[in-house]
Order: sequence, then structure tokens, then C-alpha cells
Amino acid sequence: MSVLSKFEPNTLWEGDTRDGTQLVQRVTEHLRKMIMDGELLPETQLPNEFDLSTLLNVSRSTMRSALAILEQAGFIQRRWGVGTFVTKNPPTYNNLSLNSGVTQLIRSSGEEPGCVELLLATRPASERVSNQLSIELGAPTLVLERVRLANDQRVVFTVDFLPLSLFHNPNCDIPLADIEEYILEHQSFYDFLRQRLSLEIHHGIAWIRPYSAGDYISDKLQIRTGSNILHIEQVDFDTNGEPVALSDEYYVADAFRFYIYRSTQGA
Amino acid sequence: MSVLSKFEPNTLWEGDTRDGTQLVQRVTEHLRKMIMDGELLPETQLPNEFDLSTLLNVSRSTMRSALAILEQAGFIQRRWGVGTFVTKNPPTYNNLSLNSGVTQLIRSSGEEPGCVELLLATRPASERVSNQLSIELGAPTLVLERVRLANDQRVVFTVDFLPLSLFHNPNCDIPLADIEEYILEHQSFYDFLRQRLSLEIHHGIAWIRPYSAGDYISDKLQIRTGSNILHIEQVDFDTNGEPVALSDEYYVADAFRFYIYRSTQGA
DNA sequence: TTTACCACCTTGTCGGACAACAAATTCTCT
DNA sequence: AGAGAATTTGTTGTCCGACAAGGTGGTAAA
Repeated sequence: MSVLSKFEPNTLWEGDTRDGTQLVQRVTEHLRKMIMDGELLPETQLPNEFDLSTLLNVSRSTMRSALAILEQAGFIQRRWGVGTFVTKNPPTYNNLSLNSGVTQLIRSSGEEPGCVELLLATRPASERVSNQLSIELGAPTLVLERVRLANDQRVVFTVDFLPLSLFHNPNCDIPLADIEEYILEHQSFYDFLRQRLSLEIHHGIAWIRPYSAGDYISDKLQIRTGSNILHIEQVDFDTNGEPVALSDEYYVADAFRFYIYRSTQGA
Repeated sequence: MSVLSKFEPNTLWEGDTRDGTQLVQRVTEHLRKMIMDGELLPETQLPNEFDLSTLLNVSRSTMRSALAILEQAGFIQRRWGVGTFVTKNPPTYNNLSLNSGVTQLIRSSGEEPGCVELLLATRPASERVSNQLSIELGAPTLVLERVRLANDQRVVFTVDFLPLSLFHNPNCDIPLADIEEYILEHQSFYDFLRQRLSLEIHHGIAWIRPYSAGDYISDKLQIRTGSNILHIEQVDFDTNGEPVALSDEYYVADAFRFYIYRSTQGA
């Protein structure tokens, strides 16, 4: 009963075609958020599919698609003839499968994000950058270096590369100062891309490797040279599958616990 | 046309209720395998949903659920009113979201897996082990240490912990020698659990961190003390959500490239 | 030549029906 | 009264058919 009531006030989004996202995605997102926010505790049984669909004002088909996605991602488990339950250990915290930015990662760890030693510049694309972003070698790119803070402690050093053509083209011309101002205030590059360029990041592909801090990075993070570092090299793609940004993230060892839910299917 | 023909010989699995797996899962698995094996190349358009469903002999609803899962996992992309396409960069290689064992990881990298310095023993559960496996502190556990080879090169050192009660209880009693023999021949612990104990691993939760090789590990992997190591601590769960095994995997830096597909949803 | 419209193909959503499965309940026989 | 079998109930899994909504390309009109 009390579980049912949690879904009550959601007759929303009926004619809500604002952002073009699909119904299934919005329902999936809604339920995932309820689990991540702790509204639906682990091991609680959800209402049956029919009730759920009527409560959220969608058909059972769409509800089932959403549930299938959530099940594959490890948030819920469905038992034929029994019911649907929130997983015992849903992948809520620091889940690498969810492409949240560094700022949110820090915030979800319950700490206060910050930023120092911001450095904004333009540089010609190196071979690696040009390959990953599918642009010409030497093409001008925007480079954004930041030392990220969690409760005033240096935990991550990030370097972002974006083709300069995104900000400086016949359609728009955004001065670097605007970008710097926005980043200093909001801290999130994703938000900037969405709000100012209406550019939506669809997904990222990350490459994870252990690393040893060189002089430059150890200086940025104020740790000893040779300290353990987790290096994440990530390329972000837009809805069309085109690369948008290349990011290098250097994490101080054990500053965060990164988890991955690994589905055993495909052998 | 040639794309259609690839689905031809699959009127299978109609009355095939062998393992109790759902139709949606089998279809998902089938398509994912086709993509991973290169039968469906990136950016190729799939047949429309109706044709696909008839070709694979399932309803359109089932097909759609499978497609939803594959889309969320980054293998395909659907465009309303246009069609369904294989992603530009499908997460096929060394995808950490798929819980394949080390043996298969090595094999999928095109190298020959091997194993040396196998060590099988029983030890009382430490605090960490007892916590992760939900067993009593000091309860007897099976410990399996292995140095894994890729083309005769030492690349991973793995340590697996399993409650001894799995192998030694009123229902069954498997001597350690049997386990050792099986592992030496087949190398895969997952296979052993499935075949001999009919225990299916449903998923795992991995924790990733950079590490520095101590004396013991550097000796096992024959690298310098203090070398960079990628440490993956993983707990595997069965279908009921109960923990089955705890594994520590120590990867030589850059022996493999680990990728993760990160979906940008949930912000 | 350019533009507006329209037909066609695709995916998205809906609603209902039935099958398969699990658990609780009831019934029956001892 | 107790134990086991049959039934009922509730849930998820699968199927079918219909229509809405978006995209593309061709066609006809301006």
C-alpha cells in the first residue's frame, strides 16, 4: 500500500513532448531515479505491471520495456509468476555505466565540488585528439584543464578537448571568456553544451587504466611523483554518434570507489 | 537484402524451453552475438521490426523489448521513423559491462589463455571475505590462486574465494582434487559451477582501483615491485541475489584495454 | 527552379487476450 | 485431525492487431 502511494502524484508528462525523448525513456528514468534516491528501497516489491502502468499513465507495453531495461541494468529483478523487486544491491553509487560528469560524481559522494587552476586555451589537435574526435590533424581545439576539488581536497585533474568549430562557426560565435565564466559558475561542461549549443551528449566510451603520476600531474594534484592514479580516457558522442569531446581524467587513487554492474550474458 | 539473409536459418528455439531462460533474453543474446561476432557490421541498418520478428519467429513486442535492451547497452540505435542501426562503435571488445571470465577475456583478445602456479586451499574467512560473501567470520572457504597467461606471458593474477559449504554439504561432496583437475583442463570456474553444481552466475559487481604491486604479486607476475596494477575486486551473485564468489584480479598495466559504455541518462 | 504537399515506410504507443509459472488456498482422502 | 492433491488466485511472459507520430523522398503546383 505505502509502495503504491509513492507513485501517486505522477499523472505528469502526458502531453509533455518537450524534449523529444521517448515515453519509455522517461518512465525508465523516473523509476531509476526513485531507486537511486532511495524512495524505493532494495528488495521492496513493486506494484504489478498493470497497476504500475496505470499509476504512471502509460500502457503495460511501455512499462514492460522500461522494466526490461532496468532489469538488464541491474536495478530490478523480475520473477515469473511472482513479481518485480528492487535488487538487493542496486548499482546506485558511483556507477561507471552512468555517464555523469565529475561534478556530479563528487556531489553524489556527499562532498562539495570545487575547481581551481582552471586553464582555457586553444591548441592544434594532436594525432590522438584528431583520431578520437574525427577531425583533421592540427585543427584548432579548445582545451580545458581543471583541478577538481572535493571538500577543498584535490581529487581529480581533468583535461577536455573539443573542436573549436563547435563554438566558432557561421551559426554562432561564443567568446572564450563566456565559456570560462560559465564553467566557473556552473562547473559542468555538459550543461554548457546543452544550454548554449543545444548539444546533447548521448553516451561516452571510457577506457580505464592504472597510471603513475608524472611531474605535471603530481604537481597539479599535489601528490608525490609516481603515485598511483586511475586514468580514464573518455570520448563523448552526440545523438548522431558523432564524437564531441575527448576527456582525460586523472583520479587520485581511492579518492572514489568506482563500481560496475557486470551482467553475465553473452558467453 | 544480404542483411535479411543473415537471419534466415533461425526458426530455432520455438519449443525450446531447455534452460528456462526467457524468449526476450535469447533474442537479445542472439542479436548481440551477431554484432559481437561481426556478422552485423557497424552502421548497417537492420530489417524493420516486423520483418525481424517474423524472421526470428517471435512477436514484435518481444523483439522490441530485446531491441530496447540492446539500445540501452549501446549496441544499436533506433531512429523514430527511420530505422534501426548497429552503432558506429558497438561495445564489443573488452566490455567491462559484460561479466565474462578472465579466460574468455584473454581469448577474445586473440591470445591463447594459460595458467600456472595454481594453488588450491581452504582458509578461514577473513573479515572482508565474510562480509562480501555474507558468511560467518572464520567460516571455511575455498581459495583458488592462479597466474593467468596470454600467449605464455603473465598478465593477470587472480584469487577466488568461495564458501566451502558449496562443495561440501549434505547434498554433495566434491573432493578438492576434482576441482583442481577440472580447472586445469577447462580453466573456467564459471563453467565448473554451472556444470557440477548447476549454479548459474547472474551478475557481478566490480570495484576498480589502481594499485601498486607488492612483493607477493610482483613475484607472481614477474614484474618489478611497485609496478602499476589494475585491481578489480568483484563479487558474483546467483539468480537469487545471493553472493557466491569473491574474486581479486590483478592486471598488469596495459595488458588489456578495458572499455565501458557509459549511457548519459540519469542526471 | 523552387516550394508545398502527399504517400510511404519506419518506430512509438496502446489495449486486450491468453499462456506459463509460483504460491496460497481449498478440498479430499486417509 | 493431518497430509497430500487439486484448485484458485495473482503475477510475469508472449502474442496479436490497431493506430499515432516522425522522417524521407517523390510529385505536383507555384
